[in-house]
Parts: sequence; structure tokens; C-alpha cells
Amino acid sequence: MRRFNRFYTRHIGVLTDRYLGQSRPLGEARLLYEIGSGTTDLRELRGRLDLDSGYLTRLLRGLGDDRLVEVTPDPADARARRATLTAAGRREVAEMNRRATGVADDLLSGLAEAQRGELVAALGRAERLLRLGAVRVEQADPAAPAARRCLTAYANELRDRFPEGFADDDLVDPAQAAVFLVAHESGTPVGCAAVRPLDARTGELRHLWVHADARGIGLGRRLLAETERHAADKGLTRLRLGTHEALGEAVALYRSAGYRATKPYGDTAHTHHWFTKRISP
Amino acid sequence: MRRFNRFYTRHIGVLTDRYLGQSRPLGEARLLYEIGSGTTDLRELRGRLDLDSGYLTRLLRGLGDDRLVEVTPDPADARARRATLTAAGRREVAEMNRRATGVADDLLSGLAEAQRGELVAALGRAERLLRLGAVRVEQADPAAPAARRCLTAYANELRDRFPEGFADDDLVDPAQAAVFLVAHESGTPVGCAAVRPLDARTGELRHLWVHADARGIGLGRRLLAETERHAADKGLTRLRLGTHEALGEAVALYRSAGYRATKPYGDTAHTHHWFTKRISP
DNA sequence: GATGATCTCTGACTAAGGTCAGAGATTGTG
DNA sequence: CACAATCTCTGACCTTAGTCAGAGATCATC
Repeated sequence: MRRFNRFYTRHIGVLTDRYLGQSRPLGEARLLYEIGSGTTDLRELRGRLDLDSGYLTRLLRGLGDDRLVEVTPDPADARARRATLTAAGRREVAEMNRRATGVADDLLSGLAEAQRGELVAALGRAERLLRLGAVRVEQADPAAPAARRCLTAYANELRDRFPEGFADDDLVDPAQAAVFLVAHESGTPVGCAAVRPLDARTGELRHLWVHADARGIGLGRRLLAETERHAADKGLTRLRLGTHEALGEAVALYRSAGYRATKPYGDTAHTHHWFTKRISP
Repeated sequence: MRRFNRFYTRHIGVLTDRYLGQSRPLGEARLLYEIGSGTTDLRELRGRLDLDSGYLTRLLRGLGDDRLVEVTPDPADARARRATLTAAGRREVAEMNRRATGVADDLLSGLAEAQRGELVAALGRAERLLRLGAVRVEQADPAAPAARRCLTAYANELRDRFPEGFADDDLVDPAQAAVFLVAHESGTPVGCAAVRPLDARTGELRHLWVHADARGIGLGRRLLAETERHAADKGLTRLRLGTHEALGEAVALYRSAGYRATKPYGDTAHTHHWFTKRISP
């Protein structure tokens, strides 16, 4: 892993830094890139690139002098300002993209077709695993803002996916949760899971949710495993759960994680499949 | 591929830059790292890190002031100087290594055992393919320095591996080569291959060699394929070759690349296996 | 309408990274 | 031995990157 990092920064990183920094300093180039096609608040740019506000102003003025960027007041808030690429700015970004593609094409040109596919697959696999590894999964207060945001997003998604709709008050009462986990990816919450106690030995898994941007990296499975571990630590020996037929990928996940179909045990609203699994610490 | 690069520099690169740059500026840290355990010529450091000579001097003085590095005259050449880590310097590098390992462990801690293995495998696969892609394979004058260096290394290796030894004059006369390819990895020659014409339609593949540091990335196979292409372009329709029984991996490569055993066709010195293959442009 | 918070901008400053043109010592070569 | 080449070092200089403390305008709230 360290070997790869040294290799990568040494060989590929240098290449890409060079293409990006070719026409202008890296800071300006990254900023141009980040403004992108649309119009972006300075506040957001500052957050995304982690820039000092004074520094950002100066960078933008530099780009503005070259007529690549225009900074205009935010119509909704006269304190705030927004940055937009001019036509010349968009051309510059396109040129940067062309160069980046050139570097990549150059590397790929030495590989046979099958190897290119392999490379793309290996990089994709590595990216997903690195992302999954970088996610922090932690016990959280279900009433905390990050947890609320997850539950709201979860409820909104169910509202979209369930033909019959979904109401916020179908969420479990936070105070009832025996376990509540929130997953964070570089600071932003991207998933959650809760366990509500049914009796002294049995819990009900609820609200297992993964942000759309974080799907496919194995986070659902990881949340499930960590939830089981926490539940077992709390003395529970069995988890039950019910799920909606519209959530096919969830059903598949539960099956492959060792959950077995069982008969309904509680409220049947929104629920078509019932599962249970014995757990141990 | 570009996606991966953006992800990687953004998330992993930032992490590693941070740990490296923690105790001292990145430039100094990289330099410490590069000096490493042994004693290193300043010339070589300059080349490897692509530093201005004045800049290098200053960096080294900075490290020298902190008693991390000692710069001493090269005994063989009083113009040149060499840098060595002091005990404190080695401790500093060890500390950097510990921090790097910490970052890696942190990432891996979120993964299950099987996933760690997968990650290592994916990164290794990606590294090998990226290296292979970055190698430049080009027609070269067999008398040029890079080519000579390859042939010398090849001869030295055969001398070691053949029980009966190997003499430099067993190498094919450079002037006879119909095709001569040299592979370069970031400037240094890491492989070669030659074709000597046997008759108007037939060539003999010789001196297919890959530097020990570049083995396992698929460069032998690539050199072989490119050699066949060049030979076909020159109007050859068949390649023959003879190889020594001590070179098991070469025999395996030829077999899997479509070469079929054939009867001896020429000088039998150092040769136990004979192969032939039809080629077409 | 006063007050505190928010947002951008300016000025002053620092460190890091890097370039360039020689000077001075030494070495290889005709 | 003269001369060109090589190697390190010094001084002068520049850009990039980044920080910090306010100033000024605007907004949200009581």
C-alpha cells in the first residue's frame, strides 16, 4: 500500500501535476476546475478547496484579470458572491482536460486492449476499497444533526421509491434506539443504521441507509456488520428486520449476510419481507 | 483512469502529504527519504528528485544545520560530494515511516481481512499495469549507449545463470540486427530485443532481456509482441529462436505467446529449446 | 432600529519552492 | 600543460502558497 503510494505520487502524480500546472499555477488550475461549468458560490469553493477567504479573493482576481472568471453578486444575498467561468475560462478548462486525457491515453497506448480493461477494473476496485476504508462508522446520538440528516434523506428516498409513499413519522423514535451508527466520508454523513430493542435478547434492525453517492463500495455490508457487532455487545442474540419489496438490493444484502426469511413479527406497514439472524459477539 | 487520479490525489495524496510534511517541509522530507540508508551522491539526488543544484545545496545545508545529514567529499572525485544520514536523520526517517504506516493502517482498519487482501492485490495489479504502460519501447541503434548497457547486463546475467558461463562475443553482431528494440522506464533502459535475419522471410529472435527490477509487469511479453510487429513490417513471415534450459520463464513466455517447438536450425551453443512462430503484419 | 453574525475584500506578512548566473575547485583530454 | 568540462556552492531574485487581522457591506433577529 505504501509502495503503491510512493510509486503513484512519483510517477503518475508528477505527470498529472505537470499537465495541470502547465499553463498556470496549480492553485489557479484547481480553482478553475472546481468552478466548473455552472456558477459556484465563493463560500462553497472555499469549503471544497479549503482556502483562506483572502487567498481565494486574490486567486479569483488573478483569474479575473485574465478574463477567465467573472465574479458577480449573489442575487439572493448581497454579501455573498458567485464565480462563473467566461467562455475563455471554459476553453482553458477544456484544454486542461484535453491534456489530462492525453496523459492517460499515453499511458494506455502501451497496453493491449485486455490490459486496459484490467487496469480500469483494478483502479476502480482499489478506489472503492480505499473509499470504504476511509469511511468512519461511529455510534452517534440519533438526535444529532448528522443523524437527522441521514434519517431525513432516508425518509425522502423511501417516499420516492415506495408506491404508497412514506411519512416521516414512520421513522423509529430516536430515543428507542439501542444502537445508532452513522457513517462519515471525509466529514459528510453518508449512511446510518439503527437497532430498536424488541425484547431483552432481540433487536430490530431499522433505517439501514447509504447515500446514493456512496453505493457500490460495500458500505451497506459494512454498516450491517458493525451494527451486528454493536448489538451483540449490548447483549442481543438475535436481529429481526422487515423490508419493502421495492428495496431489492437491500433484500439481496440481507440474504447474503446470513439473514433468513421468517414470519412477520410486528407492524406490517411498508413491509413485505421478514428476516432474522442469530448474532454473537 | 482520470477519475481515479482525481480521487487519489484528493484523498490519499492529501493524507500522505500531510504526514510527510508534518515535521518538516515536503522538499526536505522527500530529500531525507531519498538519501535513505546508504550514502548517496549529490549528483544522483539531483537527478532523482529533479532539483536545481543551488536548491539542493540549500536544502542540504538546512538538514545539516539540524544535524540530520552529513555531506562529505567523494573519495573518488574531489569535485563531487556525498550525503549520508546521521543517526538523528535515520531516526527522523523512521518516524516518517511510522506515520506513513499509521495512515495506511488507518485506512485498512475499516476493511475486513479479505478486503485488505483484495485492496493490496488491486493496487499491485494497477501498479504493474501503470508501469508497463509508462514504459517506452522504441527502435534503437544497437551501438547506442542504452542498447550497449542492456546487452552488457544481459550477458552478465547469462554468465551467472548458465552453468557453462557465457562470453560477450556470443552476442549477435549489432550490425546484423534487422530489428533492435530498447525499452525505457522513466529514462533508464530496462529491456531489449533483437532480430537477426536468417533468410529473406525468416528472422531469429535474440537477446530478449528484461531488467530484474522490471520483471513481473509483463514487459517481456510486450517486447516480444512489439518485436514481432516490427519484424513483420520488415517483411519477415517467420521467427525462430533458440533458448537455454536454464531460462525457464523465457521458455514459458515463448510457449504461451504461440511459439512451437521445432528442430535446431543453427548454432547449438547454449541452446536446448528451439521454437518457431509464423507472424503477419 | 440596534446588535451580532456573515461574507468578501484589503493590506501586511511569512515560508516554501524554485531559477539563474557566475565563482571556485577539480578532473579528463588533446 | 592548456583547455574544456564537471561539480558544488553562493548570492540575488522570483513566484506560489498560505496566514492573519481587520474593514466594510449586508443580513437575521430581537
